Amino acid sequence: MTRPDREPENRERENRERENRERESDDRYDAQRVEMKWSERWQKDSQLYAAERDSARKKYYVLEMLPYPSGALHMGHVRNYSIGDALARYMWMNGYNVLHPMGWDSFGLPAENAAIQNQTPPRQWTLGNIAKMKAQMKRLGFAYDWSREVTTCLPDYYRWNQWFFLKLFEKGLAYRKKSKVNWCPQCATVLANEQVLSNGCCWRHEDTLVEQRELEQWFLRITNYADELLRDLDTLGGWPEKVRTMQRNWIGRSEGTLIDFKLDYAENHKGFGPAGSSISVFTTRVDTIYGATSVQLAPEHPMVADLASANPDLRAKVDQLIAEQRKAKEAGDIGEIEKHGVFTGRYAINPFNHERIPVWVANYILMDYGTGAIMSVPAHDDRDYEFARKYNLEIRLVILPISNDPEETMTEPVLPFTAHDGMLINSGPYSGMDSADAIKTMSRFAEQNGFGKATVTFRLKDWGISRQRYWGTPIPMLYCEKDGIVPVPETDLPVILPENIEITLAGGSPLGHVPEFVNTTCPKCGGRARRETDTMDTFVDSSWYFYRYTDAHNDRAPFDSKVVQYWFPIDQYIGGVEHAILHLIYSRFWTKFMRDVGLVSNDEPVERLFTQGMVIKDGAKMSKSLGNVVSPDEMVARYGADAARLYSLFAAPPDRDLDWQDSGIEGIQRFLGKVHRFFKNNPISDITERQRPLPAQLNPSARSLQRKLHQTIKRVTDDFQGRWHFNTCISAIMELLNEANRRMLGSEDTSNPNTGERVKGDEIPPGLLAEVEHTLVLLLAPFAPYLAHELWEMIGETGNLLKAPWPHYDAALAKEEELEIPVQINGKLRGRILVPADASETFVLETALADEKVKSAIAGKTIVKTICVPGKLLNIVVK
RNA sequence: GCGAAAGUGGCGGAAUUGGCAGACGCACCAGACUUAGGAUCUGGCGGGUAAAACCGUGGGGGUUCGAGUCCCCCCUUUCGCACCA
Repeated sequence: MTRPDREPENRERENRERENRERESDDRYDAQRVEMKWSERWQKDSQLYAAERDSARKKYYVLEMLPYPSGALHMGHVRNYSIGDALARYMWMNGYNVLHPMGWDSFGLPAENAAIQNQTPPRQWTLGNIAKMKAQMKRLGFAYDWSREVTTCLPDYYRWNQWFFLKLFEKGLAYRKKSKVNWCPQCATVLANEQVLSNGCCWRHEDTLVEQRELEQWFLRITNYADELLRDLDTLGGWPEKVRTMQRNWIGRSEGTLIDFKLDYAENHKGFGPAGSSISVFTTRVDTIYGATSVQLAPEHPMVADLASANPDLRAKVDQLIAEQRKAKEAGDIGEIEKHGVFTGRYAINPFNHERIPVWVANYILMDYGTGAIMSVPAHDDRDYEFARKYNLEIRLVILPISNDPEETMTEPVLPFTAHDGMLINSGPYSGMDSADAIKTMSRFAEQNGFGKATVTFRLKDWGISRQRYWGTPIPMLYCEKDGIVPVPETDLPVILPENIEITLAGGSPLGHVPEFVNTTCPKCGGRARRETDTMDTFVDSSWYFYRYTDAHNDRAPFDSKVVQYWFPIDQYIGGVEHAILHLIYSRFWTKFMRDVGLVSNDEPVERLFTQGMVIKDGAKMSKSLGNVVSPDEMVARYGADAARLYSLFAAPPDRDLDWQDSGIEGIQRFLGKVHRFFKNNPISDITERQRPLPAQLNPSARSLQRKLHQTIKRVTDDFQGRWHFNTCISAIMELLNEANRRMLGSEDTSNPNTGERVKGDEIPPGLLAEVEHTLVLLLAPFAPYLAHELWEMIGETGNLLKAPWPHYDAALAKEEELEIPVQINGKLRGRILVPADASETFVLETALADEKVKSAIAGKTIVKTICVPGKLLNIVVK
């Protein structure tokens, strides 16, 4: 099979024979056959992708968000995992000890729905789906360390959810309270605020309105960490700014002052709460309090209910306001609600100036922010201004703009004047102070006199984790008639989720209908006790699963802290931006809690976060109703796993949306076939020939190929390490192949390329050809692992490609010897000249001036100036 | 309304720091090979022209020898947030 130094007749005969062989068996690359072959080999080696324990090498933890086992992967998954897999393979080739695990976020409502629909128990349905999707992942060739697989619905995982819950309870971070909760009638369960869409609908049922109900619920005190969660966002330099901003908004920190307005009892009204009670308001602008001309309550403020109970007329009006507010919330345009209000007939006392001001109820005041009550300062707040104009409330100016020009200081501003850098007037002893000083001074005064204090309010609410559903982690709590709320002792964990139970979507928690589960004994008194029948929100499962990967089979603890310390933080986390808030804020909270109880030493779980774009088709998100769903199985069957993966990386940069086009993946399939054909047509087998030839030994054609080779290594490496633009990595590899094909087919022989007379190939020494092919395989390995492995074998390599070192480029070999320099006259392209790469400026200019096109372009004009950018261009300015 | 990202051929997209706009791929056109071509190979492919000139990166201005890239104004799209007191 060695090529050179054959007698011509021999070579011709050989070529003819090869031609015939090719024609008989289809010439095309049989991706299915090759991929199945490697897939089988890879299955046999369970240690292939295993992360090393006690490794001396530098670690790299690359993680893709774990999927919900719905039953089938979609293209978004394929894209997500193709990015992660390329990175994992690249890091292996760069010598890192890589942790690349996968698991299943396998609790949740769809399993219950499926149970009802198909009469299949949730566990069976879920595990069946996992098996299917795992097979898909293996077929796609993703390099996961399956020995660390985490399945959140199995007791060996969820027992640690329960264990964490006990720890949280012990630290006072888990508590029970009755509260208004979001209730989705479709899910028949409570939703976290995060799970209610902005249009007031359920995140799972986008056309089902969420209702409000009063229920006893378990909450986690995430608000204890609100400040730190906000502050540490600044340390997450490897996160997209967009995600950090979203989290900042979500946490919604706001500094201000709480002020109590005492109710005026001079008139001794009944039904206005106990005597002496007051309305607490939150304001960021206590400096404007002398301009407060009313107090406004949210329609659902408890005090309003008291008031209205004695006043049917008011009751009716308040109900109207509640209805308006709810409607606006449901429609998702609470911001555009038409402001309405009603005077309660009562008054409150401004503690600063002891003025008596009316108490109103207004539909734009939200019960779930601040205290559900505000002081209304029409002169200095847009909303208050609008409201006051509408209802003819007094508008009193108390802040003036400060101007650098003393003449202007006292001009009256256009109302409402809301700037923060004003000066107080009409404000008693505070008149003349600037706003910032006044806020401090007045807050202190309020605190000293016991009617208020400086405070910080967050939009972030405590995390309600109770779900009235079956398919989740049982909350390990008991209710004893004598001892009240009693935690399940740690030694009794796990509280096993019973099987074979009837599931309905009505009638509260399904576990409540299982007496064997519910009825138990109190560990304190031995008396009768009931188990908690609610299960945990599935976001609990995903808040710490990535720690479990590091030590997945530990049955004494959720993980070994030492092992975690080696692997954490996660070096690169990859997933959809739709998890920017919920999952990522909960996991950050969980990490901080674990740190505080001494389990981990890192403050944050994720060093670098990457949010990929969506996969769309025909300009729209894939959905069954639009009928534009592309199935990974079908793509793999038609084009192969490599093609599906490569296309999902090639079609767009990974952070942008990807518009799926079937003709595009066909192009990728052709490319893979072309690569394979190149190796088949240009075999290298004699190991001794594999020596990098010196540039001086090469003819221009070979030297040019060698240069392209090293330029390509540089481009692929740079784009991988820097911008993560896999599309340009792949196009660089395509260019290299095109160049190699051109050189091997021979430029003088293009008229008859298919006769087998690839004589020009002789210009390329075997050593260079070997280097080209060797490098091509390495460059391709992270993106198209199947083909890469096949080619690796074809060129006679026996080592493990997965750990083969990533190629290095030689800057000297990559360097151009001659450059084509564009010549501009007055900024317009007028010619090109060929100069040595190290040509001096003078030489470039002289060469340019000798060029015919340039000559004619500047004929009769005077050269005013020349700009020469070395290696880039020459611009001659003439007049 | 606020914030962020984006707008480049028929399409997906290149152009990383202000330096040849359109790499790579798709689609299309022509040719070669062929019993055949949904295989493969070669060539062409922003508009315009006989060829040039010239015109071209959402629109308008500006800075510069030189602008897709920087500055100002405007338009459109996508995403996020939104009476947050």
